[in-house]
Amino acid sequence: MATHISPKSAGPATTSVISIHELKARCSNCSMRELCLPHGLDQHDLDQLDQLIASRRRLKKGEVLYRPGDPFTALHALRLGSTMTTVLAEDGREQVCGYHLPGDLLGLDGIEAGYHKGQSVALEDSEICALPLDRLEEFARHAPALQRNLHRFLSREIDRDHNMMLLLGSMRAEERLAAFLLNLAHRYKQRGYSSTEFVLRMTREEIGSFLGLKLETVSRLFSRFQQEGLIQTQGRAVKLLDVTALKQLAGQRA
Amino acid sequence: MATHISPKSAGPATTSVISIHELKARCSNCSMRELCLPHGLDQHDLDQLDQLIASRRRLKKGEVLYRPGDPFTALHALRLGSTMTTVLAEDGREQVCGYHLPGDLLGLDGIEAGYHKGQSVALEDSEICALPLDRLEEFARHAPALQRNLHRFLSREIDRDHNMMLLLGSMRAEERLAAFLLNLAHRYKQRGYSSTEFVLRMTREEIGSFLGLKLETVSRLFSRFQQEGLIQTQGRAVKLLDVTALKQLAGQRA
DNA sequence: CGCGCCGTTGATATTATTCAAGACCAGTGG
DNA sequence: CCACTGGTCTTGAATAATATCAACGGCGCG
Repeated sequence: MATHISPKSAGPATTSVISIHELKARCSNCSMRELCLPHGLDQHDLDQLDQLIASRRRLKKGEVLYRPGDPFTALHALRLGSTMTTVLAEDGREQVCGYHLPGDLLGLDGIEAGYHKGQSVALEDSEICALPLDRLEEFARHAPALQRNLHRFLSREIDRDHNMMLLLGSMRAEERLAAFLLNLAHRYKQRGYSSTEFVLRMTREEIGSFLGLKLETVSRLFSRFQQEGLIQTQGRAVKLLDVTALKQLAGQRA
Repeated sequence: MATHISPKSAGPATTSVISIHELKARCSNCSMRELCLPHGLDQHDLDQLDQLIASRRRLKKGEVLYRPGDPFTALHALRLGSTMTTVLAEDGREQVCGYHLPGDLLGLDGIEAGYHKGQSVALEDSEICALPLDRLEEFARHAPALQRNLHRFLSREIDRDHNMMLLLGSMRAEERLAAFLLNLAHRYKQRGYSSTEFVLRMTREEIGSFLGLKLETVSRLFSRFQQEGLIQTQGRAVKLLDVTALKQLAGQRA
């Protein structure tokens, strides 16, 4: 594999002119940069990082990024849209174990086995950058800051999962839903969107699977929260009305 | 910090004689080597790895390796014994999120924040090697095999956590306990111990917290499994009598 | 316009928790 | 050596939480 950018633009272009498509494609220019690459990378690092992106994919709603058994070769950086990650039990049971927004890194669980055990599906039209692990590691050997960032990413996922275990293992249904909504609020805020108004990209059933509940329970809770004035919903559109009360429910300090 | 082995043995020793204590301390000689360092490290790598171990600690049963808020500086390799890792919610709720055996790496969730969010406690007298992350990363920059292994470790923890989310989110109490017992069986087997007879180091309450159940439920399930001839128990000593049935219960192919 | 998925709501069933009492067991001190 | 004590474990009965079954309404897409 060459370490250069492979020329992908179809139309004619001089070396001094970068097409809009290419411009959009660069990490150094990506709006999610602050999330993807939190700290310590200088311009030179960023330029190099641009070069290791192997492909940029667009996924339509419902398309699968990877499925169980697919060989693992790269991490995937979600640039735009949202995806849902699931694990499957041998008996076919399915558990949603991640709801990803732009800036998230997907597929981290595939490194160990060399193939994917779970599945990742686009919940809306999405854009994803593939970062081949080999190249990423090679680069990390020369850029301590990126090496640390990679480790931070992996560690963050572990931390996130432990919090999900806490949620699934010791919270009641209403507490789970409150925590779920607050988590989304937090992440939308990080990304510069409204933290109190957003549109869920999952069905009630998917939310239920994520939270270890049945879809009817989720639906009932949405209704109850609305009745109690905590939120306002219209289908998948949610508006948080009483964040303090939600935090109290979720066991978080108000 | 020097990169040399700091002389720790108290008694007199010539440079050509290595005390038993020091000998035991080496990764290259550790019985858990195959688990800690699965693949691709040559002798030179191993020698170097020995040198980055900062300390070796013995923990008595009940002693805490790290607590929430402790600064994160190193990963910890469990050499001997067993530990339990927990996360704490803001409101004080506690969730056991790991039950570790020799060869496991602890504290992976601390990299991101730079401090530990959870807590790790020895369940019996244990021995632990501290691997400072800075040094580990520096070493990884020169040893691709170790770099990959480190990533594999982090990825394995993510994979493990996703399986726990599956267990907590979509299995019934009896299925959870069956899966728990089978998981232990598998790991004891990997380590060269009996896969059908072992001693649990956790109380019923701790097992319950791990599995998202109450201690009474766990106790009742042990009784029922015994009555049904699936296992035989005597306090914390467990003998698996019908692994096939347990697998069926846990939703695994027999 | 109609079909299929999605969401809501009610009635009922099931599962696990809670509350309570007592047995067991190991370690300690008289 | 034995009684005492605190923690752990077991078991039963009542209760609460969530799942299941069922019916229907609505929305979006073809």
